Amino acid sequence: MSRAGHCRVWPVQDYDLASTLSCGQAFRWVPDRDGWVGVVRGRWVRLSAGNGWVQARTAVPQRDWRWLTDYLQLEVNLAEISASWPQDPPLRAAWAACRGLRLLRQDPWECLASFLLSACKAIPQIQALIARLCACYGEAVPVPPGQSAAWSFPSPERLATLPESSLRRLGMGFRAPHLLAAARAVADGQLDLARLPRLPLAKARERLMQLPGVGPKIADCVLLFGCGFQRAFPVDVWVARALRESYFGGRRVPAGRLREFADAHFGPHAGYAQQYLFHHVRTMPAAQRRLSA
DNA sequence: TACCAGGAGAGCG
DNA sequence: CGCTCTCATGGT
Repeated sequence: MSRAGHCRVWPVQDYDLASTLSCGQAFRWVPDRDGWVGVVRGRWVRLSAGNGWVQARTAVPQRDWRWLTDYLQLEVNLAEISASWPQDPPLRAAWAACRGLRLLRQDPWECLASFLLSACKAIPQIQALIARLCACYGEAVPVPPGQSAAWSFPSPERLATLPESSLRRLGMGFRAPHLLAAARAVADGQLDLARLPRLPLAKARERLMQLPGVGPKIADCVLLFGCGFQRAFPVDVWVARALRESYFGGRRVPAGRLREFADAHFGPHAGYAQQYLFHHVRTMPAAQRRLSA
């Protein structure tokens, strides 16, 4: 396989592509026969995987594949991450059940916009809403012959020009003004997302939470999935449920306290642990979870 | 019909 | 601080 072209294969151990693309950290991947089709940083790409390899096909020849290898985090060593975790039964059970699940490194703006829209919605609805947003306000990207049309994620500059009513028409409800305010802040240069990864975690979180509609949970999603803060720990209803069930005897605990517990308990890669707990609790019935733990 | 969905924010005791 | 209510919409 030539290094420059439409196609590329990478050898990689313990990479569960299906879990990684469908576990709720990214919302634009669509199953396609034995693979997945999506748009990453404005490029159409089809991914497939087998035992020990991941393959990509693009619409346009690629000279430099770093936009994709960085997105897929191919160089990350999962064993080192799990070795940094505590050896408690609930986490080991999630680790065993979700073998090969990876965190992606996504575009921060797409991440911020997507999770603003995720508030209080089911994942399939989030996917559908984001698909409508891209089809209406993204730019058409080249696709291979015979493939259905695809769009880039709309830029903050583009969304900032829209009236709120245009966004509400897509079914965003109360999230529409939040997305609009975020688009304007980024387009204005008032919020520099590219700078966030160089700030201390607490500062970066504080900065994001100045936006209307961005609280601790959405801020942590952007920091973990888009800025590379491995310690960020988004607490949503599912993770809260999993933590209460496994570490607090089923008692109800405020989200802030759960995040503090997680930070102290799971350590420098707490965010990775969060995704395993999230995926596990969402894909496995409670009785079966307790059995394997 | 009632309830829930990868929340946030205001109001209240 | 911790609880409750509201925000808008679509799905079981």
